[in-house]
Amino acid sequence: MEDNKNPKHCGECLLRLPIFNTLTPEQFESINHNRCKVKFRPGETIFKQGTAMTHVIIINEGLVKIYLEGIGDRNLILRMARPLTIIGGPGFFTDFKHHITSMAIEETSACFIDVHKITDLIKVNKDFAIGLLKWVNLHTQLNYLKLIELTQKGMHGRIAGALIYLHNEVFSGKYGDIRINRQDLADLTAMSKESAIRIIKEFKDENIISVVGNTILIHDLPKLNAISIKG
Amino acid sequence: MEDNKNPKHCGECLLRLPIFNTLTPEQFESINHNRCKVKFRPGETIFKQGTAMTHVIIINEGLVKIYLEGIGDRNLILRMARPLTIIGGPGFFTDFKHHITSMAIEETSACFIDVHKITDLIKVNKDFAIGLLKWVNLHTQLNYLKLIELTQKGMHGRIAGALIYLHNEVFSGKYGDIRINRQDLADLTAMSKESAIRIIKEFKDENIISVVGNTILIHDLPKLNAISIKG
DNA sequence: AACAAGCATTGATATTTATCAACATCTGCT
DNA sequence: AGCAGATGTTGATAAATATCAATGCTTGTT
Repeated sequence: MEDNKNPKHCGECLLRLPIFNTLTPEQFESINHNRCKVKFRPGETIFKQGTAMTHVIIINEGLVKIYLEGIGDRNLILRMARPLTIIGGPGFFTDFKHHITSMAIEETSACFIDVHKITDLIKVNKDFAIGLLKWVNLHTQLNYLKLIELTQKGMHGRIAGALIYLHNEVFSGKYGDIRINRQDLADLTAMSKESAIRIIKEFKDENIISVVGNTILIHDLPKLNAISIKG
Repeated sequence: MEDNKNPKHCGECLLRLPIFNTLTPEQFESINHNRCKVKFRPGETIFKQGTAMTHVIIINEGLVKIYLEGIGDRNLILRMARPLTIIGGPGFFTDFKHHITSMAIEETSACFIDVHKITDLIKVNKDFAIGLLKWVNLHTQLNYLKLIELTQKGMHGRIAGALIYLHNEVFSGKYGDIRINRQDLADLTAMSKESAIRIIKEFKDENIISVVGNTILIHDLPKLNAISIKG
């Protein structure tokens, strides 16, 4: 699924990512040349926790879930990623392995970039290194919020928080109503599928949301916010 | 509490931290000159979540807990820090605020280093930047493990995991038996103090540990490991 | 010694959450 | 259309966990 034949598309993803603004034209081309665009169908694993981190990807189209494979078949979804997101992970300069698994939820295309190219860049371009450090730190902040969210809120608060997250960050604007299956909602909120179902039903009965299949429409965002804050 | 009068002690902490090995003598002196050593008694806050990150600290002596202030007076302890640990946080290049609170548990002395000196270093010394990136990534890996630990294990597994952590990482070797109060143990494992007490008692009744006041001695590490893994 | 304040402990109870089992619904395929 | 497999739903129940209240134990202070 190479896309090298059409140079017009090449580097588009890179150009639109602020972190790559710091590159010189030569550096940019060195990365752009080695890119490799791949398509994934829903349910296909893009990379898997524990494997060698040979590439970093940039999502071009679609939707990806990023999760930890935990204890006994249980997964914990850290976040969803939309186009123009870099997916790397904390393997950089440590063990160069993936510590997360990423799987396409919708049909997704992604650019693969050789991880050596990135490490080379870090070494020669300090602004790029700083940009990466900033990016990692932002994610650490999100991880802290997630730790509090999952350990100090009850199920109602967690589901409310997840719906707000999905609404604001994943299905905002052009992407339409929230679409998520029950298992993913459970994996996002660290509860059993049955519990997630029951709480969704409660919210529906209270007219906070409406539900048709896997599509969820938020009617009363302020109330969801209140539930999320209350815990 | 400056310690500039005795140059023999100056920079000792820096010298023994691998990440500072990358510095040139001038860079080293620029940091070392601005250091400022401060003592804290048990219970004193070193820095607090939400405040401006003006300094980074290196612990010289003592023991510090690093925690998130969560919802309604509940804290979540991320880790304990012993001497020769840098405590910074994800505020670097983002909002330059502290996202964690650190408090002395034992009598502690720490070197304060101006955060500008660190950011300058990052800009001029790429090896230092890479070292920092590695350090941040290692912590992200630990955060991932913590997320799984706290959301996918029952209380017994979490207490067992905490005791193993304390034994291996915090009270290893020279530091003697585990010393921790019940509230901190609860904050480390995201449960109520009463629940922590009951599980400690169970472990004691099963002769896995012995307890005298706040001191815990592990008798059966393999069994603790088994409990921790089983969840 | 007496007191107060903080921490630890215990039991009773309520709440939260998961599990299990049965059944329903949907989806793709032939 | 009809079947198989996956996904969603529900109720009953059990297990995990928190809360509340009472009490005991330390420790430092007057």
